[in-house]
Amino acid sequence: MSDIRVRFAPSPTGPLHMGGVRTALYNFLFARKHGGKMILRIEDTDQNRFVAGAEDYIERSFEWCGIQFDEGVKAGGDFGPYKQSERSAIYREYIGELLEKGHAYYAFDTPEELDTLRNELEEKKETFVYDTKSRMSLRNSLSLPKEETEKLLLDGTPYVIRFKIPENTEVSFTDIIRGTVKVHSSTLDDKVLFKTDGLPTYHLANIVDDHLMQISHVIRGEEWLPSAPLHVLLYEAFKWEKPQFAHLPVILKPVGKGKLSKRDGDKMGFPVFPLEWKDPKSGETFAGYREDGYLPEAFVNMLALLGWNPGTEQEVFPMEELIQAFELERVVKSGAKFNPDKAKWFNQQFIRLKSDQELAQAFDKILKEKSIEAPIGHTEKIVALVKERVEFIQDFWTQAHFFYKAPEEYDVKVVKKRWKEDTGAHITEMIEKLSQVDIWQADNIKDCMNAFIQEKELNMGQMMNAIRLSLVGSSMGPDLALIAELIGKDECLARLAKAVERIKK
RNA sequence: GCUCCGUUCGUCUAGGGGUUAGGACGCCAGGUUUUCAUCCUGGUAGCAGGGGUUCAAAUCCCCUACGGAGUACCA
Repeated sequence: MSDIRVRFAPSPTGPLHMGGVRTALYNFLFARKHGGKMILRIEDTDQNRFVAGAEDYIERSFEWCGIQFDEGVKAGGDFGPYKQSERSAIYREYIGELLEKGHAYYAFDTPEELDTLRNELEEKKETFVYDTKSRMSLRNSLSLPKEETEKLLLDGTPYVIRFKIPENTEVSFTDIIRGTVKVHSSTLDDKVLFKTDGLPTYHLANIVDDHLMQISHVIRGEEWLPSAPLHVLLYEAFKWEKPQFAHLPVILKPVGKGKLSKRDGDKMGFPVFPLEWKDPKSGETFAGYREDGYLPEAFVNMLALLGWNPGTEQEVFPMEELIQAFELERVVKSGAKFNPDKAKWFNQQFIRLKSDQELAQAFDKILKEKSIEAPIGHTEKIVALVKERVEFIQDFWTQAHFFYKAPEEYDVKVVKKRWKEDTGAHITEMIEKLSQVDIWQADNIKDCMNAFIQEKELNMGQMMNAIRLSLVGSSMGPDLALIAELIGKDECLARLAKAVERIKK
């Protein structure tokens, strides 16, 4: 293979959703694995759909995911500009070439005219297609006398330029994921290549740029599969070597029908976007994986395995291993229903892989938001104790809040089950014993408690849970003696006393 | 409607002529634990249907059904 060059080419019409991130990820993995280049090209040829902030959002999302670009608007490179709106002159030149060679033609039909035609045929349950069969009855440079076309052009009549689909040919190409795809040219229509506004449509801009930027592999979503034959024909019309194609399967909704869409997340309680997105027009906010407490590595890993597998039983892959293992040939053909539960599981896996230092840093941010200042070393110890019970970063609070704040309420169910008539009295005695522990350290605390329970011939579970209730407020959390050690002697005794006072039978 | 693509446990998937059809998530049960969670062990559940080809089909071919994508002067 010659030089591998791939590209991800979003249009800045809104936030990038996880399907787009996956497409970019597969491009990235493929490029990195083969020592190729990854290019970010902004396809902003539709001025009407431009959304402020979208481009920036895209860049920030990739930064968070750890997907880097070798060339692009920000990264620079020798094949720029990387924004299509800055390449108009280039497209004009190439559409001229197509016109000259007779592969494209001017069409003067107005959008209104075409709409009328579409509606008329729809009533007859037929579909209007601008193609080899209908084009001679429409108003274009193929059907009109030469002089009339020239006059219309001279008069400045608005026009579009359409591709002239060749008649009666078999178009076929090889897709790395799907194998040979064949389509007959008679089923293709004369797509608009150049719009009235003087800008190209996706089809033209895409082919010209991929050629000029020397893209070797076009890895994109399945939604492009139906227009791939047109693209192949375009390459042939230009007599350019075409890249290799790989069309990725779509990501489907977890339940119900259809592909995953913007609003599914809020409806079903999971994010669809990498980062939180606030729509500048409606003011609506869409949840992001980052804000929901996902680690980028987990998000990326989950996405990678949604439609691809390494053929081994390994599931947890840091980015480097993903790069090593990735193969386009092992991408599955069918659409994958997204499973939010599995996403959580991946997050849990990566949280365990993180060091206590890193986790403590992340947790410290949450603590600060709650106006809690704690020495980071202390937080590290706490994080180490509870990290195996945590799925998301914010779970650290639900799992460890009692290290920072005394319980304000006691779980009624636990009170009922574990706090008997004589419990208060026993706890009071226990406070006395514990106050005699000199070196406030888990082992000593545990010995003290055990000795007391044995001496009094009390029920172990009953007593321990009553103490836990006093310190934590419910029946959860790690080893009791460790909790006692970390909250400190005074606080521990105070909480026990407070419980005796507040829980009355 | 038309064109293209697809279909293995509920979900993500392995397997591509001879397999007890494997793994993971979820769910259930048991064990560990002073509690909860983790963890460990086990269980649950699948080749869309029908025709071929073959000694033999989840695997190859055809049809049907179902699902998905596309069908814009959007990408």
